[in-house]
Amino acid sequence: MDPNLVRTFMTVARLGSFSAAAAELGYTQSAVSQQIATLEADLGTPLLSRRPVAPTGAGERRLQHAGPLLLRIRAARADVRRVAAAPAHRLTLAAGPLALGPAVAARLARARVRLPRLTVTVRACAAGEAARLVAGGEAELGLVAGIAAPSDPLRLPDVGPLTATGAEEEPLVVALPDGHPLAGRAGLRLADLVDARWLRTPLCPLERLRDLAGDGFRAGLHYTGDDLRTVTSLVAAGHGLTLLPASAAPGVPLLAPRLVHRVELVHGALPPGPAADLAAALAPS
Amino acid sequence: MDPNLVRTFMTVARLGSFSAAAAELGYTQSAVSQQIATLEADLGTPLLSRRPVAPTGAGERRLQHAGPLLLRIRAARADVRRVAAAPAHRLTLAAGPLALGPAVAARLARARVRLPRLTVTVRACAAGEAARLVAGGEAELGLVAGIAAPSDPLRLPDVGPLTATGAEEEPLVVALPDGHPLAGRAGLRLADLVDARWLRTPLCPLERLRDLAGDGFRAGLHYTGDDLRTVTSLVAAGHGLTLLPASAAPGVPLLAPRLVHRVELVHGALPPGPAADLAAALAPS
DNA sequence: TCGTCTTACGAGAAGCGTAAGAATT
DNA sequence: AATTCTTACGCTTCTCGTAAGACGA
Repeated sequence: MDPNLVRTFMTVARLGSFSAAAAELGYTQSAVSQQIATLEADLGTPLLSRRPVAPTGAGERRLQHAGPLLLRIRAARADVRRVAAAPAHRLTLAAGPLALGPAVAARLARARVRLPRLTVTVRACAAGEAARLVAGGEAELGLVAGIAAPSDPLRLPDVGPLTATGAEEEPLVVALPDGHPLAGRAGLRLADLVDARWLRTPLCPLERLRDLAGDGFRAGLHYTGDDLRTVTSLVAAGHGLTLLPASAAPGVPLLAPRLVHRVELVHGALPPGPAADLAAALAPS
Repeated sequence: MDPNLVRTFMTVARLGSFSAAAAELGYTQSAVSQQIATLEADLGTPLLSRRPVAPTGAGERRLQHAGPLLLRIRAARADVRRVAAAPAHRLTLAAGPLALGPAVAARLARARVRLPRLTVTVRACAAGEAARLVAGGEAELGLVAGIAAPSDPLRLPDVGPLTATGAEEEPLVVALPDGHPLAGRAGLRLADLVDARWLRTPLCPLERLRDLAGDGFRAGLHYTGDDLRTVTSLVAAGHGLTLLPASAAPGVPLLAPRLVHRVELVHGALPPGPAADLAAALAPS
């Protein structure tokens, strides 16, 4: 239905209050009440329980759909506007944590020499957000990093027709605490480390490890940020192991190369122009 | 924006005419003209060229988004209604071609004995449509078949939060023409057959083969249907090779088991009831 | 000149805000 | 009694249909 109603519903569910949602969205409480009533009438089932305001079962389910749905709508708008827009001389490159490695950085430098009139802004973003920023039109290009089998594509969130090209692959290393018995070894295998405790961090998601290398990988400390220094300190202090791209952690045992750190460049429709030139330079295919 | 405008745009683009679209949708030409104008004003760019009526570049791009977008909207509606609906005693099982093999059929039979009050309709559908039917609410359960590496999940079209469970895996065989030199062999490898001509049919998509086993696999005759008898006849007459699940083509050389025929059961939210019971019986996890 | 899309204008419907009412704490 | 959601009602805005206009073939 009307995306505005969905947005209102999300806001009410998030704030747990009709009046607060109305204030945030610039409506009156009455309008919000009517909008929710419209949604519920359309679906033929209540989405929110009142007093206290909380989503019902059906409402929970509707909420799960809401985010991806609104994103797709924004993505469609952004994508079309991009096709129609004149070639711009400023562009934003969204980069997730660990996504901008030495190879890409070097290519970016060379490309900027070749394209002197192009102003590039690199925008840091959380893990998994780069693709969403590109889809939503807030960035022209995005760099997404992840762990994958060599030359396998990453699993990107589905946000519409984005093009993804491999931009960089480098070996993974296992960050180990100081004095760990395996620290001296040249090549480690994941199989030797399934029973260890692993840091939970967006930089090296445990679920991804389990997907790629089987169960195990017990969870250690949970760190929700993406600061590399913090991660290496936590590992050194023994809070858990983690995988890092080799260039980010020199002098650490390499992981036997069944898995690599892979970076992909994602973008939507790119009309010929500086943006397309930069994309070609960053991810030579 | 408004899904109705998108639907109108799709219709106009498909029919190449404002008046024809108006007739089909029950609007006047004027209304269609205004709706298209609204869409174009919203995006700030023309979507259709007039005389003749055909999509512009931006319009083409918008069309690519339109189908998935409307599907997701329908999926959200259907999913929520399913959660809220009372447990039903009739349900539809959508089955793509080659999806309902002997193991699933046997489980279905046993389940129907255990659930005598449940009326099941098996609805045949084109390859790749089963997931869409389930997402759109036209079927409660869906069976999707495809070629995959053993115990690897299939790649399903993204249509929202569907649950997929492996239901059956069986060996693949290579269907060869009569008197083919390799027909006597017990086990074949795909690598031996990359240079052969392969039937293009939805039952065994060439792109999927190339994805899984490298380039090659030259295209032979294109058959757009999914009739098994037709396929075997075409193969026998030498129009090209194809892969089939072993149970569908007895007495044919087995493919060395790097790839299997895999069937998955997909469904949306299933409140406790007969539908959930049947799902559990069809895909024991 | 005919067919087709666009624009102008009036009627109806839909949505929002104000304000009063109901329900829960 | 106070807070919060719902409902009633008037007003504005939007959308559709009719009808006239513009543009090509």
